[in-house]
Amino acid sequence: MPKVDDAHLAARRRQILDAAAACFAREGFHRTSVQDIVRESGVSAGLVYRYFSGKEDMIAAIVAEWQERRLARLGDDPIAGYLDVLRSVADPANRAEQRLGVQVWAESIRSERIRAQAREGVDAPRRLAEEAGLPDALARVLIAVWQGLVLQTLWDEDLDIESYLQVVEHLLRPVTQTPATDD
Amino acid sequence: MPKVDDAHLAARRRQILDAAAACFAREGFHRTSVQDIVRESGVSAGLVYRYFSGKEDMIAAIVAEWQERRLARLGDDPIAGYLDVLRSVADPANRAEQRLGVQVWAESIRSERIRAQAREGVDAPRRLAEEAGLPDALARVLIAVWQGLVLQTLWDEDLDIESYLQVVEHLLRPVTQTPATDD
Amino acid sequence: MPKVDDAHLAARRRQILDAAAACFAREGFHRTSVQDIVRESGVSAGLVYRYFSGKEDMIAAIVAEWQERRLARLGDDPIAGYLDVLRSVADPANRAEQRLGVQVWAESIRSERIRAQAREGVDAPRRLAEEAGLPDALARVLIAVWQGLVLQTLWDEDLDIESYLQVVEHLLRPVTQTPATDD
Amino acid sequence: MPKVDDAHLAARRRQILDAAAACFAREGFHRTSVQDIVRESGVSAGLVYRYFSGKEDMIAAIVAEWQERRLARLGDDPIAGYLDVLRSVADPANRAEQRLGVQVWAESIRSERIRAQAREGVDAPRRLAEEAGLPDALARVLIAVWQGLVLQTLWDEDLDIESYLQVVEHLLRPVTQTPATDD
DNA sequence: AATGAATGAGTTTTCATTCAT
DNA sequence: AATGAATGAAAACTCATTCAT
Repeated sequence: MPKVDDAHLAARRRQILDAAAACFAREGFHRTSVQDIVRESGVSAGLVYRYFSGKEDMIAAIVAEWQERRLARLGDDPIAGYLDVLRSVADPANRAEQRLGVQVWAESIRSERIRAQAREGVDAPRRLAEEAGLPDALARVLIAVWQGLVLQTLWDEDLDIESYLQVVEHLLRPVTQTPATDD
Repeated sequence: MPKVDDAHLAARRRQILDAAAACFAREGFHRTSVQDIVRESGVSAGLVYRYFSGKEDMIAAIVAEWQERRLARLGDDPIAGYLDVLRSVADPANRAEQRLGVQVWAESIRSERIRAQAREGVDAPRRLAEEAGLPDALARVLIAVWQGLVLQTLWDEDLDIESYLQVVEHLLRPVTQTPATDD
Repeated sequence: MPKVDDAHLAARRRQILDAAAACFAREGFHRTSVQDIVRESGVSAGLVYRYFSGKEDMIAAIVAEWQERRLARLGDDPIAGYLDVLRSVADPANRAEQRLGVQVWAESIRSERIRAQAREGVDAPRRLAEEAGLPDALARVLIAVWQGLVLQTLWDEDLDIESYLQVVEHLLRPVTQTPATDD
Repeated sequence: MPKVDDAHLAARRRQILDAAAACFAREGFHRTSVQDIVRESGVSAGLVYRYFSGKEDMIAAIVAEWQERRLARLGDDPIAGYLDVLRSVADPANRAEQRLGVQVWAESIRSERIRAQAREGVDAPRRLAEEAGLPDALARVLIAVWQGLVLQTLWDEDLDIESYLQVVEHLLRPVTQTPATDD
């Protein structure tokens, strides 16, 4: 095949990346072999290495996309966007994405590169919060509330997201509304 | 074949488990080879397999101990102890423990057995909270606040734990309901 | 499919062979991948296979050209030209040529075809020597003196070629038999 | 198997090294796969890597032994030892060793480590010659005469080693004997 | 009880070659 | 004529596990 257009190249890359993401979400980064990705994607082993320099490179690409998706979901209204993000965590359609997230966290422990990416996933919202005038520590707590929800959702399919959201909203009321509100 | 007393057996087991925990915290379960554990522990490969049926078995033992430690720390008074638990997360001396925790979370995705253990780490506190009359969703949020702190501490050594605790306390004030307490 | 004149075909072939020779001299036949040659030559992988049936074929072509060059250099007067040939070995400009030669020697061990070519590089001078009335074994020794010089020059850039030549001349004096010449 | 004695370890190493040397002499370093060595030696792939860090390491070990053998053969009397070395080159029993030598020369072109080893194979005799009062360039020429003989022997099984030796002795006569000897 | 040599299937990665365009 | 995307077999190397001693 001769030089193909960029759309084709992008589609190929997608094909591989989607297969990799599916495998990674299922089995984790290190239990997934390149052969698994080859099988899942339907392309040859050689081609995988034309698009990615190795498994590490694929992991990094997956992580980058995962972060982008999250930040995009946050949108411009930090508070409203935040509750949307929380709700999306509980959506069974996004289960694979959450599973991927946990793998990213584990990988961030041993890979400097991925730690930087994971950290940026916290720092970017923190900067948004700062612009919105929220205390940094509050931003951290809110992010933690999201991170813990990801874990708990994966462990308990019946987690009651609405109650969870209500508690969060309740706790946030003194913060989001005028501070004078007495209880 | 000399017969050895139980204390010796227990000590050997400890020696291996401690080495394994150190390796796992450093590199994760799957990037740690049995040889790594052999090196770190100083015992032979053969002996490792007299104490554990395989790597999976060692992971399970490590996870079980980690879980026990967590639940023990929770102690008798969950409300009073909670902020202390959070503070202990930020203690650099406990860093390996937190790193191990993240690995456990990742492993819970693919192992039913470990998922059950990880889940119990959430369910036990929830039961305690229920006994104390706290809403279940609030218990979940508090656990999330702990989980997220673990992650963020590992990513940012300079995380300001005191500010974090203050925000948590502040958010909880309307809930802990000693409304008169002025600071 | 545009038809192209022979000059174009020859130029293309040259382009590929020159790139291959450069790679082979640098890394040896087997450490050079076809992709290396593709990169060095600037043509596509597909085109390489229109000019050569495969890597082995390229090696054979390179060896053939190298052999031709060697025999050509020998020229018409082997005796007079010999010392010049030795001198040219030490010329840094010919370094790639010498490196290629060593690769050819190594390849001659496993390829009957290349062994025949390499052998002819010895036999042709031997025949010339015979015509000139030189003993066959002397011809062999002279060729050895050249072969060893190739190796030693590649290992030691500071090799003193003039001393080397003087020794050779000195040793040959009783043989070249113009005994009266009192230098 | 428990800790075995050093003789066993040394024998194992020999077993692997001999197999490797046989493969290398037959097919060259780069045409020999680790699997080939595994097959030839009869040990498992894993064991090969307990004794050698990789293929490069095995090549280096082979080269070192090859050099040692040659220097040992040279003995203490440079001139007499030298003619012995030449004679041994033509001995069919040593054919594999000569083939190996040519591979070493080729490898010396791309590997700094092996180049250093190959160079030492020239420098050590040169130092011996210096001690014996022989001019350095003469030592070089003599080494070249040996190197070329290795190549020519491999290309021509019928090479007449006695004539070759006679020519060498003849050429050396003015050097080895008292300079006054008139032919 | 303890060792560590040995295994071999599995891993990631490379590479000569083909062929649709 | 020329491209370069695609293949898949084979390469080097690793690793959990076993077992003779």
